[in-house]
Amino acid sequence: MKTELFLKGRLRHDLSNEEEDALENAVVRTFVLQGRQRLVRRGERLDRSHLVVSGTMLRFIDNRKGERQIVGINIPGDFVDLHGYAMKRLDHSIGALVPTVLAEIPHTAISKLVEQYPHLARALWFSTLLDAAMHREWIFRLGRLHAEARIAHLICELIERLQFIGTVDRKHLPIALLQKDYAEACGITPIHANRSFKSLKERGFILRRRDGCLEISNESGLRKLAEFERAYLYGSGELVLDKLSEQ
Amino acid sequence: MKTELFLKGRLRHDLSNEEEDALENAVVRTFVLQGRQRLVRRGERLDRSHLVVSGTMLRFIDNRKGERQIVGINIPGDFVDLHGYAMKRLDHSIGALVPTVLAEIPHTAISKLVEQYPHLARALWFSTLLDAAMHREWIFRLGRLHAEARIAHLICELIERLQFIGTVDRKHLPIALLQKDYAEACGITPIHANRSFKSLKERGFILRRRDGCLEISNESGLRKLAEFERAYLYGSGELVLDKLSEQ
DNA sequence: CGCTGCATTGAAATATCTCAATCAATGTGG
DNA sequence: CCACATTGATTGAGATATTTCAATGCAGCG
Repeated sequence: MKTELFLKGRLRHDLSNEEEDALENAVVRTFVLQGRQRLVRRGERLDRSHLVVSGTMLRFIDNRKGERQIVGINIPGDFVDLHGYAMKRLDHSIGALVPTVLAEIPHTAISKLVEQYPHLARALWFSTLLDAAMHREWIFRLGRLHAEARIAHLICELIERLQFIGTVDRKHLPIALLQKDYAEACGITPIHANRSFKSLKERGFILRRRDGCLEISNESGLRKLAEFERAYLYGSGELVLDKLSEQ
Repeated sequence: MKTELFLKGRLRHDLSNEEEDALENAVVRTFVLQGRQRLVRRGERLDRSHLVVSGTMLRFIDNRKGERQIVGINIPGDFVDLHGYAMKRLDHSIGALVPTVLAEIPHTAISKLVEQYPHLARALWFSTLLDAAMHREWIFRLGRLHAEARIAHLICELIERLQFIGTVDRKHLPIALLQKDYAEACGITPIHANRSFKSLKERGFILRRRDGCLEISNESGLRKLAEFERAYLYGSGELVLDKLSEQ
């Protein structure tokens, strides 16, 4: 049941059993990518896409000086490079944060799925649209929040997304991001990330453990600080896929 | 030929005549949205999507204090809210920069198109993936560039995109963005945008005219400053849609 | 003429970065 | 078990970028 999480995390659509099986059968293998290893480099050609089974993937763009901007984080259930199916080359690099299990699906197989199961095709489209919605919220975060709030916002998003796939108790964020990673995702220096974490800790919002995971002591405080509104994740009953447009 | 530009700007795919006609026929009306008028408000429900025929649209998210973060800019040929087809409500607001002509396509019509023309469906998907790729580059811009370079980067992107649809001579950017708009797109204050423009002018890169349009005197200088790499726009032969995955 | 909306400027306050150093935990080889 | 290297976290202090506040300029317009 490698794709089980995909159902939970990304498809606000319900898939039929047949569709689930078809998706499952499209997986040609699963493999482990070690922590901090790269899956794809910006500009590389792709003939397959990958579903995260367990672990965490980072998507990023490097600048001239080798500084890195993280543009997305993928958790179990996410397709990490589904857009590579329609685009010849990727515009960003992808790597594993920790040892991560990936399910590989060749693009030829996706083509068949898309042809045979229009409803599944729409679900895949929807999944990439979710990515775009998250990207937009990241733009907001970087453009309108100060360092501390940016970190808080990212934390809120990750809690929320983990909640969708049932992996978290909202008091504990089990993703081992370094302060450097937070810095690269939030457009600040690691040193400033450190000071922001210190402040978040002093305010009693979170506690960062040595392994990188977080204890969340005041989620509503975090949300307020970050002006976090979960709607963009389209997770509740409110903002789901429009059934009307299916027929 | 309202959709003509869509072919140029967004579809790196070639559409058949039949597909073009079908798309054309899906347009139920065109109308003008006055400058600074809103088309959709964040959270609103949608049962139609809109293609920009002429003019410019801004997509944005407001924060609590009413400050605005622009998350995307749409020019002629762009679908401005195609993702609304698959998502019930929009996660951001959309408004016109200047008086803008929009072609309206009901979601029911899109459903029919998608059912009848799988190839066109893929083209539409591709179009939304292009949005996502641009979003990622915006994240990079906000996260890794300083104010002046952010503005330069945005200018480079707009020149490039206008070039695709054949509307520009690369010496002139005919989009009447206020300094405030640049500020809202680049995550800085209008005052700082003003100072950044002053510096760009003093360096001999651009000249901002009173109507908001720009004269570009040194595009390669701008590109270098902004670390601009056009590949993410998937405009050249290099990074186009993967024909392989079509069959 | 006196609005109005944007652009421009100056000066002080704040946020963030840079550089340089120290610390704490962990792992390694002897 | 110790000495040492490594990695990430932490701190301080000065430099730089950006914001804030307050004011002025400037063009179009009724």
